[in-house]
Amino acid sequence: MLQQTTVATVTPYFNKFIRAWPTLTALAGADLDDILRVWAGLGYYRRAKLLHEAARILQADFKGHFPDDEAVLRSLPGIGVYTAAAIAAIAFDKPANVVDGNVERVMARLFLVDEPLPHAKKTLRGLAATLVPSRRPGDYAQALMDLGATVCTPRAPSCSACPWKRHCRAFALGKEGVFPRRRVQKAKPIRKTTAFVLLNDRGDVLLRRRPSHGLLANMMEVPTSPWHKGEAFPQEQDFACTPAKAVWTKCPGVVRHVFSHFILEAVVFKAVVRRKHSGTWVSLADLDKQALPSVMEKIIRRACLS
DNA sequence: TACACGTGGAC
DNA sequence: TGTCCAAGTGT
Repeated sequence: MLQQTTVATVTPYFNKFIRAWPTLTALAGADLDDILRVWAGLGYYRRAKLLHEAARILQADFKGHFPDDEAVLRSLPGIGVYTAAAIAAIAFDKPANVVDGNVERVMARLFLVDEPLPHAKKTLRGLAATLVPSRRPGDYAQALMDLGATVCTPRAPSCSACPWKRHCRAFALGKEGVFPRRRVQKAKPIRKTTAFVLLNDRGDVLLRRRPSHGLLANMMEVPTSPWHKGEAFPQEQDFACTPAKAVWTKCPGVVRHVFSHFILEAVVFKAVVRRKHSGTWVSLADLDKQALPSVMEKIIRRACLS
């Protein structure tokens, strides 16, 4: 859960998740959709699928026990270089080189690494490796990440409180604010779509399941037109995508949602039908129990508030 | 190697 | 409103 996600964001999801599946056996036996319902809103949904697959493999091939070897851990789905090292260090107290974004920043400042990220990752990893202790490596790994998260912060680091201030080359030069250097990232393209929120007189909304690969895989959505790259909208052919013949009313404004690599702008249309169409109808009161990504919740909210 | 893959908080 | 970026991984 913590991959590319802050502790503050993860905490409530973790608590709900661990209550639902307290053991590896429970998780291995769960349905993916139930896992996605709890994961909904957290993002990077493939993590949930890979975690589920890892649980099943651990159950089937490892007698329900995590291996303590990094290379073996690395073979499990969703466990990459960082997570394998973190498990080895924190769970098994092995001297693994645990390098996350925090550690990269600490090393870049400590050793004054001028090379920009992400190219500098290999260099920073090598520098971090020189500091891994043989004594209490698990505590060291967590202390180093916490140092980055709470003291050696991206902006306005608390250098005066830093236990490493006398060793930090960036601090010595008063340049802690400019490290780590980063390559400028390119602007996100804008995609546009028309979304159709179909409601019925019982307070239900029509949803459908997204494909099992790609963006928001296996999650639920309201029907939308294909997501165009930049053309004006709504386009006439978008209305070939309506889920039912009905009187469609345009909701005011545009729903704008920022994904990791593009921005989506959705014009929302709504309609209310009386008769029951086929399809998956979900009570608006139960939307928080669905595998509904944030962007779709935002679109439905726009329709209901207009 | 570079890109796909979500979301929200801080400033 | 825009930018950064967070306990990264898979392809």
